[in-house]
Amino acid sequence: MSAPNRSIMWFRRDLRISDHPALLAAIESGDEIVPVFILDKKLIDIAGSKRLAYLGQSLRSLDESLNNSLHVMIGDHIEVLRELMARYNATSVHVSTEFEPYGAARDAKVEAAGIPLIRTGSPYAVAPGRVLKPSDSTPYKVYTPYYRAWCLHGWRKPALKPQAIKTVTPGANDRNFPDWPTPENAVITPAGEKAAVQRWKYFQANGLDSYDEGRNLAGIDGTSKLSAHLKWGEIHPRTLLASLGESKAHDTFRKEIAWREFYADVLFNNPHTDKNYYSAKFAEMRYDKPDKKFEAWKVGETGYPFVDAAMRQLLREGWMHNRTRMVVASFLVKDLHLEWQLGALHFEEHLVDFDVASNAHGWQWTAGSGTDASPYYRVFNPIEQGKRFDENGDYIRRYVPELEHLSASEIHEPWLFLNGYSNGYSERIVDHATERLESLARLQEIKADKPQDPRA
DNA sequence: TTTTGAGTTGTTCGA
DNA sequence: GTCGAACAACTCAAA
Repeated sequence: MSAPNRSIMWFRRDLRISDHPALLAAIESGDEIVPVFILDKKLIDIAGSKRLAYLGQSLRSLDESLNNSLHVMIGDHIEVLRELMARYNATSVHVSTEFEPYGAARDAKVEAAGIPLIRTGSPYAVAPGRVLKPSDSTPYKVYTPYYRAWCLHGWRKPALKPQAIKTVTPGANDRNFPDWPTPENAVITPAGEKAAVQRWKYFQANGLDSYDEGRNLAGIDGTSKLSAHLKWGEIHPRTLLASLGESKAHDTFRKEIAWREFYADVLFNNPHTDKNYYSAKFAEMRYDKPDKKFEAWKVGETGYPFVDAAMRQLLREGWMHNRTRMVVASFLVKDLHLEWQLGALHFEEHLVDFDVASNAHGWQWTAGSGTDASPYYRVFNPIEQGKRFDENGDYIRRYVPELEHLSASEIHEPWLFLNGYSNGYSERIVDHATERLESLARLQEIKADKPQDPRA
């Protein structure tokens, strides 16, 4: 009798067992698999407590699906993998491909150290780098044509859930589940594959068909809220796409999935844009240095109710509504004249769903330095946005108790009312109309030089 | 090679 | 309150 043939399944951003091509490949390649997650010190250091708490829960959930066989290891990737390969006499390491700068570089380093990775699948329906212009085989820089080509390219059907997963039994030292508590006063969404599927079903029944309008209303549960599940790979976008039809609402949701893929593609093709301006001339613009106003933004004390509600939602839930992400980003960049990276870093610390591509390029879109040729005049008005997308003020009241006593017609502009500040709400740190003009003026300064008028 | 039309999510102003 | 026009110039995609 020969020794069992074992393969390692290295989980990273794919914490599920359904529709998991790499897991299926690992199962097919051997008699037993060694499921492992390696706690990455570098990622732990930059992740805030809410994302870590979520990850801890997600690992527990994955472990349950794997009959308590998940190896949760601390240490250097290369050393951990080498040790496991030697101990279990494993010949291969299976992974889902990672494309963003950090993950791709880490994997390359592992391979350079002599550990070959067998890559199957990725966190995307269409892997970054695959969608190219037919005319010259270069990547798209504009979303809409990318979207058309992405649809045309198509994607696989969801893979089946494995019938049975035979795993090795981990040793006592292999079960280093982190003890990351949910911080006090924080309420984060339940993690794990089961929760992801549950949420997807709930959204299909209650939000998807009204997604067109519902997704913009901050006060209601009108978005999919699948971002954290997608980030950790508890559900795959393929699974979502497979259930979508051709209605307008479904198409809008499909486009949101495509945005995630587009930004992953853009970052893959421009790896420096995780921290640097996609449009280089924006690096030349005049910006202010972070000061007390930046601190007020972070804690939700800008004096603009819609902005403050959103910033406090982020601190409490590790999540922010898509509409308000744009509003607070616009406020940081165009009202406070700070560089987008400062805001992106704050998001990186607090978002449970933090994704480097979506985050960096979402910020760059608002800043005007991203792929979209942003009209220079696109400056969000924090008051008007609040009135439009939180008409009766429910969202604001939920996160800003100082404004609870104000009516729908008062809550967006407390400074206009005698009792607006009676519960200790902050005064506005800047005047929006003034800063809007200032922002437009600074943008004007980096415009390409016009040709000289020969008559001048 | 040249030309043409278009580019996620907005705001303000004046009729 | 509602509505349409104006708000730059530039780059990209495709014909």
